Amino acid sequence: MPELPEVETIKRVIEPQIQGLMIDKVNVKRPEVVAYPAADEFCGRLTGQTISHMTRRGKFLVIQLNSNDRIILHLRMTGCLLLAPADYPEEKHTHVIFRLNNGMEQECSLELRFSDTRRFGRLWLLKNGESDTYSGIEKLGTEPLDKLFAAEYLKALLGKRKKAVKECLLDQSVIAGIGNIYSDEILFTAGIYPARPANSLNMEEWERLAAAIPERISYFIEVNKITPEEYLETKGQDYRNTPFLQVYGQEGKPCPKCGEMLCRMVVGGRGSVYCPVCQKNSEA
DNA sequence: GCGAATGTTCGCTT
DNA sequence: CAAGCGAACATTCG
Repeated sequence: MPELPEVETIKRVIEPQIQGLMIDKVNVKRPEVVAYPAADEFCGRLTGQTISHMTRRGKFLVIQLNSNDRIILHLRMTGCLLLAPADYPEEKHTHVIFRLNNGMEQECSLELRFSDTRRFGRLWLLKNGESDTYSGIEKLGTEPLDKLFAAEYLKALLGKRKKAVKECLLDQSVIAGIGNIYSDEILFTAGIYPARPANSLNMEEWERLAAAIPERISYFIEVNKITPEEYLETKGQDYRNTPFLQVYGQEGKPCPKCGEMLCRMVVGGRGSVYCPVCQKNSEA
């Protein structure tokens, strides 16, 4: 489900509702989704801790605790975070449940639930001051919405790479948070052919790319906006198939700009949709 | 039954 | 040694 815009949406929906709540109990039903430390230590250390706030970095979510311990979460392909009343029906594939004390009786309390069909998602718990050599969050590159993000940055890091520009956009150590959906959307907006070797882009193209990245990412954060009620009703799944996507999943349909039929190809092992007219394979 | 799916990492080959 | 590539992880859906 989750690239940067989706993860940001989850953060914005859930964060205001869990600030200041205490974790009464942690139930790990699938120990393998807790990557560090061992599940029993994970539960034991978290029990009784109070949530300070939640942040996002790339596709990671971070739940900061008052102790300065922090929970790191990555949803990978199908992970989902849902805040629900304790008596709300449990999703299939729910692997970790945090029972939160909201001052109500236990049966009316809230639960923060992590579910994940394919079980690729992972959680980590780092102690106060403990450096995170486990999750990969420390290896992330610039945030697309950071003011440091610019064409010069992209050209400096990617300008000599031979691999496809689309693969470069997916490199989390360069730009944090872009995945297969939004790399296609970004390249369409920038008018760049996905398989173009990065080292063949000229400065004007780096500029178009650097402009399209924050523009598309903020646009999709905006159109993904959802109320907590809607989010719960749709079980955190609904905004996945956004009607606002211009090319991803639209193979064979007309290009929104020129009407030509959109094509699909495989780039770096990932399905990629593009417009053969608006994204010509011209190595300028 | 087969292939592909929003992600990342590992291991083997070049 | 680095880059590149496929496999692996596990499940669902068309």
